[in-house]
Amino acid sequence: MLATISKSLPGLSPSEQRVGRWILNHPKEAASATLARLARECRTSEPTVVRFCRSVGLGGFRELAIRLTEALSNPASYVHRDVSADDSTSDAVFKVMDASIQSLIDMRTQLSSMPVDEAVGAMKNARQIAFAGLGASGHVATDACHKFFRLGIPCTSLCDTPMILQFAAIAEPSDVLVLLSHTGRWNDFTVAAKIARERGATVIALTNPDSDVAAEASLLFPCQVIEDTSVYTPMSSRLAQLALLDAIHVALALARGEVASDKLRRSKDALRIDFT
Amino acid sequence: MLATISKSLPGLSPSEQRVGRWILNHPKEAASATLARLARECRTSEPTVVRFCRSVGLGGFRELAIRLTEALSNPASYVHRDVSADDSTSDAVFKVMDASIQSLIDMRTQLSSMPVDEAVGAMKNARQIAFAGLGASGHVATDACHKFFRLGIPCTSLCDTPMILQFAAIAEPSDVLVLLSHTGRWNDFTVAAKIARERGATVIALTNPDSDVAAEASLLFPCQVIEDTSVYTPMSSRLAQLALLDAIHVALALARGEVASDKLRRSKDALRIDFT
DNA sequence: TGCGAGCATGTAGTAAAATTACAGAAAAAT
DNA sequence: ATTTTTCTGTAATTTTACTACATGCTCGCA
Repeated sequence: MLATISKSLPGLSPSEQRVGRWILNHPKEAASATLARLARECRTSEPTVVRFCRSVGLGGFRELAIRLTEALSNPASYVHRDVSADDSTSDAVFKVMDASIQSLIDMRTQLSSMPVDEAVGAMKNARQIAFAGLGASGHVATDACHKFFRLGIPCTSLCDTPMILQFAAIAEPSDVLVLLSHTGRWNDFTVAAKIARERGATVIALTNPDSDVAAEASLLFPCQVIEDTSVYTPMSSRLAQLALLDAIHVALALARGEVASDKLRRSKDALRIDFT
Repeated sequence: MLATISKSLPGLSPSEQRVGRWILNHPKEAASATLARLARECRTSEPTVVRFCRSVGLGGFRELAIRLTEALSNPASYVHRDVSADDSTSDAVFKVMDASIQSLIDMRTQLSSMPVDEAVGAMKNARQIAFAGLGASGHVATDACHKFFRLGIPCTSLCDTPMILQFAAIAEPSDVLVLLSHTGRWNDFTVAAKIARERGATVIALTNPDSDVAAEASLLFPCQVIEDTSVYTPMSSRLAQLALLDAIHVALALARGEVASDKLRRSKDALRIDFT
């Protein structure tokens, strides 16, 4: 949140910049201050403060307070430490685990600003859902496909470029295309997103928010990429994507209500038979 | 904070208990709700909600909101809470995420008692490594296979019973068979483990420690299974397995030294070419 | 059974806080 | 220089948190 503020600071009007700077300098106070108090501190008026909130993508002053306390009470315990060649096995193992945990925690803090409801809405009545991913993301796509089809919605996974482009080319308005990519740098994804959207389908992207793919999507779930400074760095972001899809899956199951939970139960029972 | 509420719950009046329970069940919503909203949800009046706040030692409703958001972004509260059918989307999504995070944290605490060094030792000079898994674990197996082969060790993934049994039947002493199963209840896995071990291969199991499969393995990585009380419970343990394999992968890369890190770098560079 | 003390709960009112509508002022463009 | 656009503040409106008070309920005791 604080990062968001400082990033959008240059594009704001002078008075709003004053508000932003004061918040960055006194985050703790700002979190529990009232609108009037904040306006007074920044030598501006109350509406300007509210406008500032809107400018940084929030609904209002109320939401700012919530986001600030969130940001301030967020621990940084499992911080990322690079694995180096002279690490002992156990050190390395813990570092990797910590990186994985941290990437999930990061995703969790961003969760409230993600379009979960919109995605569920689109998927709920979808004619079919296609999960597309290349390389490591291909596994995520396949995994998601196997998970979502149990809700009774037709699903496919697309794990190579031709398949993805072909799907986009024949997509229909009630289709949903979920694009999975860590970097968002595959050009074909951007093309596919564009085509699918032009045909009226909903394109959901789980990817790097600064990428071209992200710009072309109907709904964006920003997945930050940890810069891989060393070859030992594992793909923690892949875990975060899986977890996010788990979460969306459950949300979708809830939205579909009885029908979905019944189908889930049946598919669980189907396995149980062999468990002897 | 949530703990404080549930602790002081029994000593409260009926209406205040309703308030407390609703907050415990919908913490995320409660954190951003207004006084009126909360009163309506609990079918009580606004003053009762305020009285509840005072009863649990808070100054007022405003403070409750702050404390709740604090509590929600604090790692102590990643405890598993079941998703129920009347959860709002955002509550459910957070619950799922928390479950995932918690399962990784649990795995991290057990990490030091796991035979990582032994597993790395066996894999380091393996003629080949086979990853076996059925259903959801099949994806984990495929994923692991794609990750480990980049170290220069021949790898396969076995995703159906006949394949697994056949592999066990022709295994050689320097082969490593990694068995992935959540429950450990598949009978064929136990048989395959037994056969492979008899032929001198190393059998590594990532599974429920109480299962038959675990008993037959050469090396056991205990993965606790969260009892799935509801159909909405996602497979968080799968995430933990993936993270664990990530960790082992990095440990193995370190153990193989220059050779492995060179191969990792080359395989990363191979992808980068297409990124234009 | 009847009566009142003490507690639980809700109604109505109030003060403060957040948000909106609108208008004046400053800056930019023509 | 004038128009247009953008920025900013005043004032009104709505919403929100909180308080005072009244009602009703339960339980003990006569």
